[in-house]
Amino acid sequence: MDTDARTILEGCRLLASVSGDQRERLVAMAEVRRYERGTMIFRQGDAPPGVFIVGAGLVRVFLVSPSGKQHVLHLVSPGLTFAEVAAIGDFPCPAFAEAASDATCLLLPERPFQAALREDHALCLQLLGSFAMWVRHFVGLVEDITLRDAAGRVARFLLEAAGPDGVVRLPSLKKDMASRLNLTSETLSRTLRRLTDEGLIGSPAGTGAEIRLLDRDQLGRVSDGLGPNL
Amino acid sequence: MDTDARTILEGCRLLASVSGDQRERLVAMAEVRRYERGTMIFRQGDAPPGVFIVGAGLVRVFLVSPSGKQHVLHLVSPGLTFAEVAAIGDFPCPAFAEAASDATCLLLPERPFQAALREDHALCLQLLGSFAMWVRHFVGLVEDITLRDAAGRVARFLLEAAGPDGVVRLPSLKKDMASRLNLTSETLSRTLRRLTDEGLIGSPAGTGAEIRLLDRDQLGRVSDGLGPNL
DNA sequence: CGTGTGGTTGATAGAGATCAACAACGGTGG
DNA sequence: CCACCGTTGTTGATCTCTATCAACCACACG
Repeated sequence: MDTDARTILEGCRLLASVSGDQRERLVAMAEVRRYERGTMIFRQGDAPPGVFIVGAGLVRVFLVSPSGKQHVLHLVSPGLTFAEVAAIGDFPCPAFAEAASDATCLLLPERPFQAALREDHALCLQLLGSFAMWVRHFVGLVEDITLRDAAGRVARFLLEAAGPDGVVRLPSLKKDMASRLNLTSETLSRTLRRLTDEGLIGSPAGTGAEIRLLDRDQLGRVSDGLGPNL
Repeated sequence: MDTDARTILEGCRLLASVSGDQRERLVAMAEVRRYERGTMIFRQGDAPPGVFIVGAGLVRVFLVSPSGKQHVLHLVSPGLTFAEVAAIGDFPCPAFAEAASDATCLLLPERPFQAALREDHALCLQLLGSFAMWVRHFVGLVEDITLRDAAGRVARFLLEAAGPDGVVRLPSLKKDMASRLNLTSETLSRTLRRLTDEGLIGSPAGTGAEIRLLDRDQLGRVSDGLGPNL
């Protein structure tokens, strides 16, 4: 049963190394929350609610410009967390979060979580490591957006997202993938088509949501802006 | 004397709350380093050297694309730190760092620093807070680059960088400011000119490196993409 | 079946990059 | 004092990538 607080907590990498007593403490403070697809979980500027852990489903974390344009920062899948940053820094949510599909989350409310943090050194260290990963993730994001053109971004994304079998299974809609790469869905579509025509990628027959990498070397060159098609 | 390890350490906000004994420990492990303007401090991909604290001068942290283009992530001024992320996450440096002017830095080498971290809960908490700020900073950066046009980015930057007197003193060259905003120096120049022509900003006579904000409301509107000139 | 959502393709337009010339300095050395 | 140079910043002309607008297809679902 994936809706049990303990089960969700145990599936969370961020808190994997939290020990017996301390874990019970987290279980005790946790609240299970369910969201229907499309429900807004929190808005930019909201008071920090605490740490969310996704148990099932998919959560879209995104920014919105004054003119209404969205930019997806992250698609959070089960076992991962969101809103930790605001919870720990104790400042307003820097982004929006909504359920991209029906989702079950665990919320560790801010106050008791911070109390636990103050007393649990292991938890603190663990979080520190995860924050370092976050910062690295963002550096990668900035690097992508500022230094690469559309083809480069798509190529890099595919190389990173591919399993060892060389197949990328999209976690969500192409629309979201495009937004994450700071492209419109139209240019993403065109770019994938060009990569397909060049023979660098292919779609296993019938599967719309899968992409097979056919030439990683070439893709690597494209991601470095050295490809044949720029 | 700003080259003394203790003095630099005391001027560092990140470590402000570190107490007597623990501070001595940091002082003991610290190495003072001097860099001439233009010297590379570390490169992307290098093993994590540890935590750097700027004592004097200015350090440019930047990314480089395969084609040689640079993007400035951060200009680090005295009292601030860099490379903490790699040091704590224990992964290769995600960016380059070079001395933008002659600079004196303090290095807390990775190993002893991590040891201190494992034993000092207060230090850990402090770092956690500062990491949260880092992540927020990056969210802001992504927000800027993806959701705003050139004028919007410049306007927001000016509003954030201005002192209470409404004057922005550029810490470095316009070139760096442009790169930080993901613009070429040419478009930055043009954008500033347009803002000047509209009467939103002005340069106090004779001062090339200062910008005075004349109409914050209007600048705010421009930063939200609602300005008169888009 | 209509209707809606997601995705593809085509035509056009616009923001900003790029290329190029030049002005304003500040040093350096004769 | 002035000629020379390197750096920084400004301005102009052009080009290119990507967004935008619009039509259309495929598929799912009531």
